[in-house]
Amino acid sequence: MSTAPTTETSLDASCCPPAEQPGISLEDAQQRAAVFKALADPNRLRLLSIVKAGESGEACVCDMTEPLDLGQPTVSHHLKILVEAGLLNREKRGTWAYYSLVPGALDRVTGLLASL
Amino acid sequence: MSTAPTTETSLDASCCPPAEQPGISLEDAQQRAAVFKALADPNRLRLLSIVKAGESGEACVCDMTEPLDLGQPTVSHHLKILVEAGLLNREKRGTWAYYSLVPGALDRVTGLLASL
DNA sequence: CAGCTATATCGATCGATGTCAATCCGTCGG
DNA sequence: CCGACGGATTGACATCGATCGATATAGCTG
Repeated sequence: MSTAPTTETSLDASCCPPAEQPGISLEDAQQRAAVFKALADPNRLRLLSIVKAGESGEACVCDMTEPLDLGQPTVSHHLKILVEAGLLNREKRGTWAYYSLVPGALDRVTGLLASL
Repeated sequence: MSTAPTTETSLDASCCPPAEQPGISLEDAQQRAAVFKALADPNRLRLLSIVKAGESGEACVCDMTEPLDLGQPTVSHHLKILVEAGLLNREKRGTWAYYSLVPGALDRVTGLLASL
């Protein structure tokens, strides 16, 4: 609206519940969005699926390049994103790198949705 | 690996379960990723949050531009994406457009995660 | 040690996406 | 009928992100 002060730089840190912004905060939203960004790619979803279906719940990079039909650097890049999002664990054994689901990570994502 | 036939153009449509690809299919992954793409933006998450917290579970555009500090066209654009993702309903009453959560939509997203 | 293999990192390219300004459409009030 | 207002659409622009080729690093093996 025209009457709304566009520069509302929180002049009120004193008495009453200030402004009562509806919904979640911007910071909160940014953190949650970061997780969904990691999930917002078909190949990353397939990576998660492959890891989840793997032998002992883990899989190495070489097992994932072929089914996805992607180059090895690309797969490595996607896996890094999933690790940084807190969804996958990375464990290096010898020459190979094994990735596994972080326990409870997907349930935590569910919580992000439910608490909107 | 080096011994894998890189051009595996499905020569087997006859007898046995062919190739047994691990994880979900590419098509399935693309559909799921489309939903997560809609969720992968902080402002869209805030929109969902505002709608959910609204009076009778709905909110109109003019109620959302200010808390998000975004232009009206941008908000309209984000809302359209959420509607196309099947997360929001749009109902126009007179001059105003009211948006509401599609019942069970978030639970369906949870299902997308659980069935990976 | 030399060479090979499995991954990770870097740099570049190109399409996807968030944002805004300008404009258009529909509805309401005079 | 016309001006004002809510909202959607369009076009432009800047940034982000997925992908690849080339290269670097680390561990195994002869």
